[in-house]
Amino acid sequence: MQELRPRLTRDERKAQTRERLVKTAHAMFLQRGYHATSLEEIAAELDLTKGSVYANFASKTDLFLAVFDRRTAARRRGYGQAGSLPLGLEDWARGLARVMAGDDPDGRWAGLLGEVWAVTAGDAAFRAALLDRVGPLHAQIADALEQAALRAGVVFPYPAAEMAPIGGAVLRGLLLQRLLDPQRMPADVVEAAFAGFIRGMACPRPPHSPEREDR
Amino acid sequence: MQELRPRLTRDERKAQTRERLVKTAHAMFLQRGYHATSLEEIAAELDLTKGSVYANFASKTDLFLAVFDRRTAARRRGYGQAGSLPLGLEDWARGLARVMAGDDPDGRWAGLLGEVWAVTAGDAAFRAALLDRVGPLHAQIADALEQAALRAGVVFPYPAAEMAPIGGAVLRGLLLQRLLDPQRMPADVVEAAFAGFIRGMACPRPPHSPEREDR
DNA sequence: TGTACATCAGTGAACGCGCGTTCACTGATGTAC
DNA sequence: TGTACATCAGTGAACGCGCGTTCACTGATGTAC
Repeated sequence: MQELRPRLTRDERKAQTRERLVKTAHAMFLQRGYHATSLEEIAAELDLTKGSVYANFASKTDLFLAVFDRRTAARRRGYGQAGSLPLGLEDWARGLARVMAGDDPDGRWAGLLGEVWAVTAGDAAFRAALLDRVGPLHAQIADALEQAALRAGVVFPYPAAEMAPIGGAVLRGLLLQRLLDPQRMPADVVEAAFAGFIRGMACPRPPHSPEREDR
Repeated sequence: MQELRPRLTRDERKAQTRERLVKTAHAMFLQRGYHATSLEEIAAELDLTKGSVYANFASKTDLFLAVFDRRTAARRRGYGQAGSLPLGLEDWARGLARVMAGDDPDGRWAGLLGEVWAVTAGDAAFRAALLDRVGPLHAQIADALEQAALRAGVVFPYPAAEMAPIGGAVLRGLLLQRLLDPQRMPADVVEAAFAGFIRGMACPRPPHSPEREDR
């Protein structure tokens, strides 16, 4: 029985601890909620003490932001792929919804976001930090939506940059419903509803209008 | 200076206290969230002690259910009116969305629901109680939707009883977005998005299909 | 290569705090006669 | 109408608990020479 772990520098070890804390926190927040999961339980899961959390994060909200970042980084690839496929509007919308529904199979992430948002109301710095992180996601969806609209020859009543948060809100609502009533909101219903929303918002591009409005 | 309050029986007084507790809890939950509002603060707002809460409610979750009931009772009238107006599908959807958006101007109620749902995860009795209360609301929306669809001569891919929770989820997501980003989700956007969803889900009734499916 | 010192990730105990819930009690209200 | 007793809405203090955060400390790792 020798050392099982490879020799790591102190920095590498710290980074590894941080990464494991974020991963564990992600899983436990999803399972039990933000408030119901204590830092001590997260650390104990890794045979650490909660003090180690404070060697890596400034606070519990800071840890959550790291969880959000980790998740966002993983999702962005999927959204990028699903969003940029050269599909018709209907298939594009269904594909995006399928990816998002697959990433939140029981609505726990949507619920967690809602809880964190409610629990940290009044923490202006946190709100700002969260909005900063949501922005790029929306921008990516807006891009993909714009391309899909061009391909399909339709326009939307709002610019893509405004449609993205609206569509995100629709999807989030659908996913949140899974938390309440998992059986009645399977992935294909989420897809159908989101595709319906996109379909309903799309109008045929008027023949006289250019592909892009000159500003 | 005589007695300002009219003479009430003990039962009337208790009912009045209960009513005031529910009303105050409703307001404070909306302003500061469920978890962040303590029973002591609610009672103090009425110059009572938190013990009085326990003379009227079994627990904090029980108080929340009373808040939910109070709100639901008030809303049901509005939904009933908005839902039963003999309008075209588009105007009907916009009307319903307008009423719901007006009832939750900043998304706080949607956020509160999400928070409570997350915080009470694992409390099976509470989940069941909440679902029991949501059911009739959905049934009412389902009714109204069915009538509107008949008037408009369209059908939906899901029966009205399934469409109602889906539509509710879409609306809830839109309202929740107001909590994050109030400026960008004014009532008319909520209306337009919900109407778009309804429009997109509706299909012209096939000529050979009867008004109602025989079962 | 070896030694003396510096760094710092993680420890573990304490701090400070607020909460939901319980319970013996009180005094105004209600009831029985 | 008056009296003696019962009820119970609301009191106020205590209970039990868990949490996020802080901090002096440790010992393995890293660095300078």
